[in-house]
Amino acid sequence: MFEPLNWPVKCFLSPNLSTETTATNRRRSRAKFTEDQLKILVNAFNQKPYPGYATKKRLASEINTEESRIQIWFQNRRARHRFQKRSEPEEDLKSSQDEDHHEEKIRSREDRRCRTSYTSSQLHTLIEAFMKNPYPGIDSREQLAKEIGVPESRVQIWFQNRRSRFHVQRKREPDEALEQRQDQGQDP
DNA sequence: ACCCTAACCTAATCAACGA
DNA sequence: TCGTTGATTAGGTTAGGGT
Repeated sequence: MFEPLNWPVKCFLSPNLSTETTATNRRRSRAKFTEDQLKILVNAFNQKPYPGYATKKRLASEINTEESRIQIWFQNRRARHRFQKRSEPEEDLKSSQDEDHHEEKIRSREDRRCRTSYTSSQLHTLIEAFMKNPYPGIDSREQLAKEIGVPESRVQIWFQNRRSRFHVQRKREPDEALEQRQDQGQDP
């Protein structure tokens, strides 16, 4: 529904995107959790649907996967859960249930992953990659991550934030200065 | 063909950090 | 203290793998 391809400037005017780009835009391969892994995840979810970073790390090592997979799994699981609730909201449970969720949410707020700070050279690399392709696939992200020495999941988040803020910025500025060459002091 | 769900997306918001 | 920006969320879409 959303249009990943109406970016400004020359992002896609770049000539050599064709069959090869599809390869680099590939998604990461789907994880297939075993029953045992799933049992652990579901159990953890029932206890705390909003786990903190420490919990996610612990689960990750417990079922031998990456923390980012745990994060995605919980996101998807919560979404499914909410959807089901909307289907049949009529049950005996009442208002107190909502407050419980709020509390849980607040509690998990306590430990989040500590903010990673990028050096200017790391940012330079990221920005340059962004201008070439704002939607890098798993291969590009991993290569980039290796290059600047940061986990791939952080690269993915960086691109998400960057794209999102690009959209906001464009909304604020109607259509004037569509050639604006993107702040960020870049040197020749 | 269809279903389930991991992967991925945007938009809004929380919050750490530096000027 | 305030703007910038990384991290997390809700909620929706895309696509891989099984039936």
